[in-house]
Parts: sequence; structure tokens; C-alpha cells
Amino acid sequence: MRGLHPRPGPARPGQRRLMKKTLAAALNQALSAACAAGALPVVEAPEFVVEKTKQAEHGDLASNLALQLARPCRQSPRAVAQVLLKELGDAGGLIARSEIAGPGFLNFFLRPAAWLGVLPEAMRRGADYGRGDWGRGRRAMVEFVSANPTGPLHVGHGRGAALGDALARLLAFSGFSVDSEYYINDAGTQMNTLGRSVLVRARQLKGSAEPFPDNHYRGDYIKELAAELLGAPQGRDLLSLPPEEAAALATDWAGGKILDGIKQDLAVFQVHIQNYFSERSLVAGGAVERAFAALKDRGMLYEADGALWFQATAFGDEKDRVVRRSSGEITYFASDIAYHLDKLRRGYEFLVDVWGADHHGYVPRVKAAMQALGQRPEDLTVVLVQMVNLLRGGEPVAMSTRGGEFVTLREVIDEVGSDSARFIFLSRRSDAQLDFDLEVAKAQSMDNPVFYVQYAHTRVAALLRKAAEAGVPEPEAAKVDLGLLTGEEEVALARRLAEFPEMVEGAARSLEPHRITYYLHELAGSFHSYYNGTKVLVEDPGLSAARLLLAQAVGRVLANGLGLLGVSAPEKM
RNA sequence: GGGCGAUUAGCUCAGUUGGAUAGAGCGUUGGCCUCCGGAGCCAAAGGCCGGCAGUUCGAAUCUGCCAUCGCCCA
Repeated sequence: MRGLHPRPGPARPGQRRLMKKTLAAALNQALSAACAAGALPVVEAPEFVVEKTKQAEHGDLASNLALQLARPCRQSPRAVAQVLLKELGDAGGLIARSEIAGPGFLNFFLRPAAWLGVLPEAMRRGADYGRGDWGRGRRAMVEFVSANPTGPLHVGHGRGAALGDALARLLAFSGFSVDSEYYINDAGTQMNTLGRSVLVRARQLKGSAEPFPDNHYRGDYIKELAAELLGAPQGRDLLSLPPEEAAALATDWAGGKILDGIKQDLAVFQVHIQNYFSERSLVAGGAVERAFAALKDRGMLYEADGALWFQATAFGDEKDRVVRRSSGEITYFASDIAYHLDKLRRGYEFLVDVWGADHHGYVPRVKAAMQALGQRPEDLTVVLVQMVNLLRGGEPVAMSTRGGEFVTLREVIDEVGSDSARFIFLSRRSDAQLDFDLEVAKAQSMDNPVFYVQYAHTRVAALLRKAAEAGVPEPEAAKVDLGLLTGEEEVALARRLAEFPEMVEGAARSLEPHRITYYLHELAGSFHSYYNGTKVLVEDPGLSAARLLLAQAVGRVLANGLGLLGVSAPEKM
């Protein structure tokens, strides 16, 4: 299947590099040559970019190198540009034409072959096309969802789940060895509240007239759990136990049941979390004490007012934080320090935490703790996920956990499907609020972007089926005459496909899977447009093969991109 | 009262880390089916990138102040 542990692709020294990097290297060489020849004063190579242009008249790629050199060289940008272009030539056959534009931009028009070469390459690399080596095999841990098992996952958790899972896939695809983990806060007061809630419901079921406490969990699932527990072998004697024991039993039992349900929901959502890590096991295993010892060794702990404090202000947090109250109780923060320390001890070098945005105030102290333990700040990145506004036909759907009236993730998936939900969750940057309209999400129309993208993929599949029926052989990528693809849209599609690896790396580095979503939508749009105007299966077998290869490569990239989002790429819809 | 995040087309949002004339979807208006799946495509209209200053060849992007909204913390 998909596997979160793909090895970094085989190193391919001398392989075709990204077009931009190739050109940047050529420009650097041209600069050195110009300096050596005395055409430019010898200066340090400045920072410069090679990037794709926004407008076709500006060519395919452009660079600001001459603008950057103007000042140190004490020459006008355009004069510097002249010299550079003379040295650059056609950059080993890549460039068809280059020009100086505006204040001194270098515009490059590439030979179509430079882009079209991506088609056989994409087919040769197949599911690995786009895979990068940024991670260089380092071990990464993505922790996400981590909801308290006090109730079923709701829509907001779904967004975090889709994001965390996509990040894990993305990092794996970018050369990390990735594990994913769910941290179970099973040691806190909320769990005790859960147990008491179940217990009260159980007593009510057995005829007790006691009122249900305000600050307890009111959802119907609590009643169901209570009934189930009373009917289970472990729960038969529940009400005859001493209250403390009964509450503890209810807590353990209900927490376990709810966690099982959460795991099922995640499975239905195509989210695979490798490890469920219990806070209780952490505390019981002495990890908190070990973390305290580690901090104490570094002089980062002190006692005041009977409590134990961590000196978070030493690393930029606004105040010091309590890790053990005067009552002797360990704080949530203390467990968190221990948990992160434990991740490091298990060998993870790059930690990503996906949190609800309402916890953002918590970020500085955890990062402070990491630094106090000798880590670099960038070793931990906290990705914050904003709220989801659930709508139905534009009208808000009431969502309140207090009233027990909330929409579960499972209900949403059952209604709109996993693919649609995931795609929409990943259609916005995570730190912006997201409107999720159930009617749009289940629409099988262009209102719904996931269908638009998936439909492009099915069109490719349909083409291949059609070709097979007509006895047209599948194109052999290496033998196809790419020179037959002369259409503007054809070269533009190839160019877009060539951008895929770079886009993936950008999405990985910035931990922003939504970039993939946008890319796929654009790619699908370009393909739909092309498909609408150009017949792929034509009389000329050579041209047919070339266009089929193009379509195939588009399908390949759509499938790879959708795979990173955890969305299926169907052959038929 | 401090801190964080936002503010881009009527609506929902992108904007690849400072590049040239700011993009997409929806919505609106008008077109395209003797065609490999029309679940599609094409076109038009629509903008003070919240405001003011600054940094520089160049700012939606970086800095400072202000405004509005949301969240966190006392």
C-alpha cells in the first residue's frame, strides 16, 4: 500500500535537476567566467533568484542576477546583463532565446524539449516522481489529533487528522523517515470527569433521581456507554463498588471504549497513526521525574511557594511555568516536557506537533523546554489548526460540545465521504478558519474541487482504456517523439508537471499541504482545457503516442499529488 | 491591560519567502455538445491588497505606528 516509511529515493547524481537550479548554476558559471575574463569586476556572487515568470512575454524563467550585481559592480544593471548573457550562451542547449527586460531582468525562453523531457522521466519514476531528498533520511515524528478520549472526534479534530496525516506523507515523500503518533491525555481531570459522568448516568439508569452535574459530559454517548458498561461483565457490580473504585473503573472502561471508537473513525478517514502514546504510561514509567532531573541538571528548575517551576523566561516565554504544584500534583505541562523529551530519546530529530489554534499560547513554553533540554528551536515545529465552521447550504450548523449537540467526524465522513472531507480540510492554510459546507462537500459537481481533480484523473484512465480497446499500444516513454508536442498547451502542461517536485519540496519545508491542493486544482484545470480542445487519440500513431504519454504523465502526477493528501485517484467515477 | 493571528474581487480564499500588468473557485452575464465521459470548456464584468509612514532599483510580501475582527493569558 502506501507506507509511511518509503526509503529516500536512490541518489541520482548527475540526474536531471530542477530547471531553475540548473539555470542558476549556469548563471553562476557565467558570472565567474565574466569576472575571470575581466568583463566584470571580481565580486562575490550575490543572492539572486531564478523563477518562473507570470507572463508568457517574459519567457519561461527569469532572473534578477544583473539587478543584484549592479551595485557591487558599479555598472548599470542592463550593462551587467549584457555581459552575463554573452557568457551564458544557450546554457548547454536549454535556452532558445534570452533577453534583457525592464530594469535589467534576464528573461529566458527555453526550448520546448527542456520541458517535454519531464514526460518520460515522470513515467519512469512513476509513484516516485516528485520524491525528494530534503530530509536526507532523518527521523521525523508527526504528532496529531491527540484528542482526550472523553468523546468522539468532531469535525475540528478531522481537520487536524487530515493535516497531520498529509504532513506525515509529505515528509516521508521528502526524504524523512516518518512516524506518526497520537498522544493520549489519559491522566488528567477530564478523564476523571468522564468516569464520573458515566457513573452518574449508570446510577440514573438504575433508578437514581440524582441530578446530572453541570460541568460533566452530557452527550448521548455517555448514556450509551453507561448502559453498555452495566451490561458488561466488568460492570455488573459497578454500583456496589466504593465510589472511588467505581469511578476509576468507569474512567478506564469508558476511556478505552472511546479510544477504540476514535481509532475506528480514523481508519474510516484513511488516517493511519502508528503509535498511541499514553500520558499515564509516561508518568508511571518515571519519565516526568527523568525530565525534571534533566532540567535540574541544567539549572532550569527552582522551588518557590512550595511549587516547582521551570525557568521558561530564559528562553523567551513571558513567565516561568509551574511543573509541580505545591499539592505535589504534576502539571499538564510537566507531562508534555517529559513526552517531548521521550520523543527525542527515541531518536526523532525533527518533531512536528499539530495543535488546535486555541493552544497557541502554549507554544512558547514547550519550545522553551525543548531549548532548555539542549535542542535547537527549529527541531520542534508546532502547526496550529484553526476552527472549522460547519455549514449546510450556507447556514451554520450548531456546534457546541457543552450541550452535547455536536457533529462528529464520523457523521461528516458518512455523509460526504473521506476523499471529499480530506480535500476540503486541506484546501486552506491551516492557521486560517475554514468554512466546511456539507452540501458543497457532497456535491458531485464543479462546486466541489475534489471531484474536479479526480475527474481529470479518470479522464486519463478513460483515455488509456479507450486506446487499449482500439488496439493502440501504450506509449513507450523512451521512444515517443516528443518533438510532435508543439502545441502551446502541451508544452505548458509539461512545464507544470516539471514544477511538481519543487512544489512538493516547498510544501514540505513550509509544512503546508494546501499548496498541493492548489497545484492539483490548477493542473486539473489545465488538463481539462487541453482535453476539451485537443483530440488525443488521432490517426497519426506517433502523435497519438506523444499525446497519450502527456496525458499519462498528467495522470501520474495527479495520482502522486492526491496520494500525498490521502485522497484516492479513481479510474472511474 | 499584555500576547498571537488575521484583514487581498460581491462571497470563500491562494499568492512559491522582495520581482515586471495581483490570481483561482463560487456567484453574475454571455457563448461552446455530428467531441476520446459536458461531472467539461471559452469569454466578459468585478481590486485604494484595511490605513499611514519607512527600508530599496522594486513591497500584497519586510519594519514601525494606527484601525477593525478572532483567539489565548491575567
